[in-house]
Amino acid sequence: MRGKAVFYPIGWDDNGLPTERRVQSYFGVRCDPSLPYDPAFNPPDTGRERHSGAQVPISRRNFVELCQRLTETDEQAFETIWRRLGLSVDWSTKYRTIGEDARVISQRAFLRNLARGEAYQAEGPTLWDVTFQTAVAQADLEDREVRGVWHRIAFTRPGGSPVIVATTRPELLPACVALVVHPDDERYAALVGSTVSTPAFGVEVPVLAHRLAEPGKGTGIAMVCTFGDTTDITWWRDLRLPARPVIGPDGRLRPGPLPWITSPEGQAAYQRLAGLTVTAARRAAADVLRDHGLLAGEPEPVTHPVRFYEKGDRPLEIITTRQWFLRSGGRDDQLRAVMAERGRELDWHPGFMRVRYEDWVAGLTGDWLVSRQRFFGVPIPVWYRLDGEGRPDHGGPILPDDAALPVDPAAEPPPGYQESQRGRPGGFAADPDVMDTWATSSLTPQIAGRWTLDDDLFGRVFPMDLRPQAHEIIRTWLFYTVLRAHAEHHGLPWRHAAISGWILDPDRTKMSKSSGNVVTPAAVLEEFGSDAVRYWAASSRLGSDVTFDTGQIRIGRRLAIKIMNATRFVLAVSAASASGSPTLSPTGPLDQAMLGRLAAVAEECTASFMAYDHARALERTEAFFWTFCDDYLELVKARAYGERGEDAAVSAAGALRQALSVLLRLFAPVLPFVCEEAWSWWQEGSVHLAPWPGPEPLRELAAGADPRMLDVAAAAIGAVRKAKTEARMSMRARVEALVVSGPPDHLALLDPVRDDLAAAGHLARVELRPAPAPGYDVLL
RNA sequence: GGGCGGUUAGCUCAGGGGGAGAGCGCUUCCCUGACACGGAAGAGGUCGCAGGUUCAAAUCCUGCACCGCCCACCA
Repeated sequence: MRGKAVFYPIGWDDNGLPTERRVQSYFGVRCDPSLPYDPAFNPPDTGRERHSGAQVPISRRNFVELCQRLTETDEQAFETIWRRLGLSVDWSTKYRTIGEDARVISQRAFLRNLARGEAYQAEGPTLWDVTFQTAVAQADLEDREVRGVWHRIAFTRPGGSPVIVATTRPELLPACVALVVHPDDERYAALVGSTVSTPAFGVEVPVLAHRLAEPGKGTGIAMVCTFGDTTDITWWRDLRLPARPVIGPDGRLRPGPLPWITSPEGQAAYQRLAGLTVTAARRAAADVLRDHGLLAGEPEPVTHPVRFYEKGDRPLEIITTRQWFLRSGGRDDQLRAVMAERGRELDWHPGFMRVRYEDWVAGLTGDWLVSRQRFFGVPIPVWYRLDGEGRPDHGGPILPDDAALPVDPAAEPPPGYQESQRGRPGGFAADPDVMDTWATSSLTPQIAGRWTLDDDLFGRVFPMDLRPQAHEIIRTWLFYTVLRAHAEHHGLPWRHAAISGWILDPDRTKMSKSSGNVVTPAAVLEEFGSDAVRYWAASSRLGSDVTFDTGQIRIGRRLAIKIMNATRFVLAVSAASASGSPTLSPTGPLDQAMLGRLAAVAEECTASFMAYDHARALERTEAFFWTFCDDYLELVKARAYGERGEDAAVSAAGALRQALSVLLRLFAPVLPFVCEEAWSWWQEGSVHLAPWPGPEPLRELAAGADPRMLDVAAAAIGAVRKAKTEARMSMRARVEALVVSGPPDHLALLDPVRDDLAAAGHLARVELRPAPAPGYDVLL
């Protein structure tokens, strides 16, 4: 409408765990990468939700095929909804993050990150979800308040006296590698440098000093385990402690015996924990300690925050694994500063959302862990050479030819190898992981713009103007996208970010699948219509949450119907004039005043849209529209019907048609369907391709008329209505007179509309009386 | 613990130094010629609390309370 060509792509983020989980429950399967591909496989129970208990193990390739199949049908359903809602995206630019182009671009970007040293592999302690058995990134975490229990347990000094340590995780006692105290904590100064013995397991560990130990927490002595939390990782690194991992990838304590537990009593104690889940082992460890009389006092319940994978339901553990990382600034102050600067370069709507980005960048604790030990995603495009004993050489991964992308290392051999050499000594092995789904969706500007695939398109659309998204994914989608564009293009991926809030349910809690309070759109669209739903959604401002409210949706529906009826009236009442004189020129003062007021509305509406304030644009247009219907239409109705001659009718008809044309275009972005329908009754082409109404043509038509004339005329007719309502009369009832008093300039504005007033109010006469203050008297 | 938003009519919200606003809901009235899937009128508020600045504060400043969120804390 503003005369520009808009590139407005749409994409489906189909990778990742949500899809895998849905496939598991929908088809009743689970992925077992050790199984061979079965080309004849049919899912056991297509189309029926199943319980997770009866899952059939299938190969990775079969599993991925089911993911493909289900996302395709799900995405078709989503597309139907979005189209029905009137989303104005260009459906010919649709992409899928699992689609071929997205895989090519995702792998190519990763390989370029690798070549520049921005991607690297490292082995170390990483946050690990024991249910999904994958590493997760800092951005995927959330804290939840969980009930725990303080155990006060007695370590033993060389002389035999106890040192009490408070912990909520006694099951990690066999993983204890040290105790730490604060260097200034005089209570324990004498202990630092000595060795104590772990209770029940009898392992000698040093007592060390570290500034992160907090004298006020627990007993002031912390047990360092490999690994209970991220502080343990810091202590382990800073104090160069050994690793004694006890928790396996499945969340169970490793089978014994553990080599660092040397005493038979210690080994016996560990056998009571081995193989148990963390929760069960915690109780068992408490029992062991109690049996040995090593618990000081009774366990004490506490509620404390614990880290979870946001999609998981068991606490995260920290497990030492080999993973891929992308440099994000978390370990590099210079890059961190650059990323912070990128956030300042971006125009945020609303501006205060920038703070979330800045907080996140400032709080990064490490690089972005991008490898996931999952199945449905873009594979990490590397292989490893196997040495003579079949051990992979992670130091020099084999890379694919760029022209061969996308590759699936699990299904294709690397350049220079035969498939038969897979897994053989001297042969190769695939990197088994896929990338974090954000590693692909962080490239959506590149994917949509077909980076490296269509240079002409990419050159024209990148960097883009706008990223619209919600606030909870600033730290993921937005940050990662800025990061990838910075690495690859040394600039921002877009100039503006429009950050929306959430839809809250009527109890003001966030709608989410997990809490089951989601209102699915199909029934709402069916009941109220797309325009009504859009009206409600458009009424919310960027950055503010919006409560789901059928009341607001009903108002939108009423507005849409009103637009149709008003259009019908305007076209009917002006038809005769329009056929008589093709160019309808508003010459009446009230008609020009109305258009002058509308000019101001069009100007403010445009300015609001340009400032990303669509809610204000809608509100101003709507407010004017109701005045237009309630007051202006009523005032000019008789004149438009031709009751006072052709010239008067032509002026009214011209103003009505001009105003209608402008109003339909101002409403069109929010109420596309009703506006298109009403437009089609009298105009060629689509309203959505009609020129956006600027104020200037309206100002010319208004010819300098005073817009206040509309206000005083509306006030006068309002006074008549009020009098009739109070007298319990019909609005149609004939009355004697309206006497308007007021200062001369007020009366001067009313004088030209006396005839319109008399007709609309069914008044025998309208009198104007000079007076210091405005007033209205109605003679019934 | 740090930060960001918010607190205005019963509800949902706009406004942001000088008249307390809108819609819904409520009450009453009206089948009027575009619309009864409608229309008209009315009632309804110590603008969270306490200070301060100012001739003037819902609005600016300070503090506090409460709500929501983001981040941190996890021995």
